Amino acid sequence: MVLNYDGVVRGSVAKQVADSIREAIMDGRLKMDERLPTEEELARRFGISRPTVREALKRLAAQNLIQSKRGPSGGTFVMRPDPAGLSGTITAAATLLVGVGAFDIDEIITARRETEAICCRLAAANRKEEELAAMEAEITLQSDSATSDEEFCASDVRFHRALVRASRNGPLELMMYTVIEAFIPITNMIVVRMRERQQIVSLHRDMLDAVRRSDAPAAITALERLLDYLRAMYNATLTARAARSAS
Amino acid sequence: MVLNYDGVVRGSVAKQVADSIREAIMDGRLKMDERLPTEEELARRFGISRPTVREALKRLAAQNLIQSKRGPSGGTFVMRPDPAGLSGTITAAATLLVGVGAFDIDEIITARRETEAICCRLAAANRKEEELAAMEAEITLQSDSATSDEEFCASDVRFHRALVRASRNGPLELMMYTVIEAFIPITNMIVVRMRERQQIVSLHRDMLDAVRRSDAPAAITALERLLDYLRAMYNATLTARAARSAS
DNA sequence: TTTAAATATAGGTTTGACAAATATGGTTGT
DNA sequence: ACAACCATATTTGTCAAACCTATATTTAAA
Repeated sequence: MVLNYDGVVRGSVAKQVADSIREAIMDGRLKMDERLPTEEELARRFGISRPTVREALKRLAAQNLIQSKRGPSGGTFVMRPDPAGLSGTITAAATLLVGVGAFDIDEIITARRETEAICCRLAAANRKEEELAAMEAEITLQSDSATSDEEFCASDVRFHRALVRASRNGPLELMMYTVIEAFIPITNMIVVRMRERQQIVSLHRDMLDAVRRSDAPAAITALERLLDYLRAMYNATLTARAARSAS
Repeated sequence: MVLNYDGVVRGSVAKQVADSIREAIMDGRLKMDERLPTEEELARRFGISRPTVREALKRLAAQNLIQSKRGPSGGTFVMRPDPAGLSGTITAAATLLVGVGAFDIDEIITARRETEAICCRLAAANRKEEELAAMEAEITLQSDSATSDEEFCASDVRFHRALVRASRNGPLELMMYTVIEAFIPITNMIVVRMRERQQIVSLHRDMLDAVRRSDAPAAITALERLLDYLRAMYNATLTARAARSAS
């Protein structure tokens, strides 16, 4: 039986082992890219069976904390944490929250307006040619009428991602994954069907130009016009939908 | 062999099954609080063994998507997603990133300044008595010299959490978990030792008073003074540490 | 020297069984 | 008739032993 520091059993054995290893990673006893003992060895040390060890490892793998490879030079390795790796986790959770109706569109629009305004301001100050080029490329793609709706959505996300990157602030980039990966698609999902992509592209261009000439207020103005537009389209879609269901 | 929609095998079987169930949850085929088939039944349906099913379920459990109970009325249930449940995941990942030195203190301070300014502004507009009382209680606790350093830190986190809650914006609250649970402790870790808690409490009080009278600019001013102070203390700590190691 | 095959080592999967927890339902005593 | 209690069925949790599969290293042959 595995005991924690209190000598009290908390949760299943697999959970205890997972927590134990997680702690070791978090407080640095296990370094990045370090190789853990083999599953057999872990089972022996913890005094549990190999399947239980595997359950524990799977929990950690689901959190992107470890990764396993087969073969002689294989084994279980501590993952180097990367903001991008978090993207999936945060996106899944936020999407679920949105899907269950935890947030309404006004809240989301407000959050986007405030947080993306920060990005505009910092991007205007710190942007490099690299991110400007990335944003330019997305605008070009979005301008092409041959671009499908799915591609347009994906490009929209990449455009805003580049804007965040242009702010050159790691912690902010981490936080913005939530809004980028979850809230932007949610906002767009209802809008894109209206086929008013030209307007969106035009506002994207205004934002990019403003950021390029380091004109933060203009960038924020364009952002707010974009969000106002999206919100209006959302309401229009709702109205249309209501009228359709009433008929 | 389990195949995905492309007919191509991607990752281990357990991973495929986990992804399959996750998708079912995310696009609503599995409702909240719904009971999944038993592990045996799942194994039969997917054509795999029960331990493999269990590995898949553990991955999902690690993401707080499902929960299992034993007994006749037990089984595996789809969890209702809650923002608080995400806290742990985001915190762990962000703490890891900070711990590995992915961010420097200036980036963190900048991110805090910008994002918490938003909270100040929205809180000044939307705050209710409930959150004001919560912040007041934390200030009282922080003023008590009998409060230990650990308690002071925890109280500091709760104070800022209440500030975020006062903004009354769910999506923003979700995003702010990162800064609240990971960045604030990191910022404080080095500072609290200097025992200059009075100054911090005083600035907390300025923030609370400004929010109470809906004076957003004053709240933001107090916030910026707080962060300037923390940054100065951080630099002083570094200098002291350098001098000590040089001696 | 280069290439190809054998081998050892690690995780991945299966089978089968038993343990532990717990709601259900029947039994017994009042 | 009703309530307390216990047996049981169901479901997850854990274990054990074996085999499969992928892969780096080593070895042998061209």
